[in-house]
Amino acid sequence: MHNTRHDESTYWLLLQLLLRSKHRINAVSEKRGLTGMQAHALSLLSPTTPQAMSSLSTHLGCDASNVTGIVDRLEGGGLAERNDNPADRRVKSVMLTTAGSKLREEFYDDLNEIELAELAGLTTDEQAELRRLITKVLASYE
Amino acid sequence: MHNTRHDESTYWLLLQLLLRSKHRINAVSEKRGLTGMQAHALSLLSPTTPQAMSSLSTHLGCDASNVTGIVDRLEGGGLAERNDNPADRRVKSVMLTTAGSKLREEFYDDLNEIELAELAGLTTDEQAELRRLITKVLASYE
DNA sequence: GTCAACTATTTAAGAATTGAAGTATAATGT
DNA sequence: ACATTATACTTCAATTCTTAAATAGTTGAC
Repeated sequence: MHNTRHDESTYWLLLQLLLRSKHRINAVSEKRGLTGMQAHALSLLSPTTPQAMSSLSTHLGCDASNVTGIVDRLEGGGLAERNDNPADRRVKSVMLTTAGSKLREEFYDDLNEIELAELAGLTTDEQAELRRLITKVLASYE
Repeated sequence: MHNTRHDESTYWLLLQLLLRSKHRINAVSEKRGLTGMQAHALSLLSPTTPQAMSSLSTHLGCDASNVTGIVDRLEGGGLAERNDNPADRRVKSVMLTTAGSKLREEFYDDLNEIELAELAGLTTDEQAELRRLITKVLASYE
């Protein structure tokens, strides 16, 4: 079998896009002193709404034991902090620090810059249509 | 800053889609006994056209020293093989074995199954439009 | 022939990943 | 009330991915 059979598949195209984007995202993360996973975790955390480790684990799509180390490193860098949850003392509530919140903004700004460059080939209408289609796909996930 | 500022960004939506896809792809890889990176390498290799380690490194977007280990493990699993390149004895030529080629087909079949399930929310026309837009974005990369 | 550039590998260190085991806490059933 | 079960998180061990730096072998240009 050759790739030609897959070249016209929607999923195959998405895969290509994913693989290429991965490098760009990792580059942006690295620029800010984060690994890709740390950046992903950072993007999921809030400076105001505490989040349980288990919730983070679900959204990151990895094992709970994994999150321990990731949050350890964010906390080590002063970007996040763990607090006890008085309502359930098994739970650790994670939140962004001021520094973490600031870094998250910068990270988003970097991504926006990339967006401008990489989606420049699409017209405004095409970008709107792309957003509509992606939103529809995302909605059907669950 | 809250996510609301980003929620309407095309790049942000794309990022969400890609992050979710990552888990599915990893799940498919794992089902076939591969890591994500091994599956990626497998998808880049050919059963007929030999490829230099350095070429693989470029397409995988990682360090050359990294590829050594990845190909080691593929070779250990009987999926790929290294051969000397008579034209340039510095170069190792990597190719898929029969088993590797077979596994690659199965991997693609799995991805196709996922596509059917996850893009089911879109009409045929919408899928065609999505393919067109992604192709256009990919083309503008370079 | 010498020197610089290239190809692949090795090594060392950090990070991500999973599974299994362990601790503390909460919820449930009787 | 108490024992059992389930949940939330951590720790540990093993594997993989990652980069940087050092190495060995090969090539090509001068």
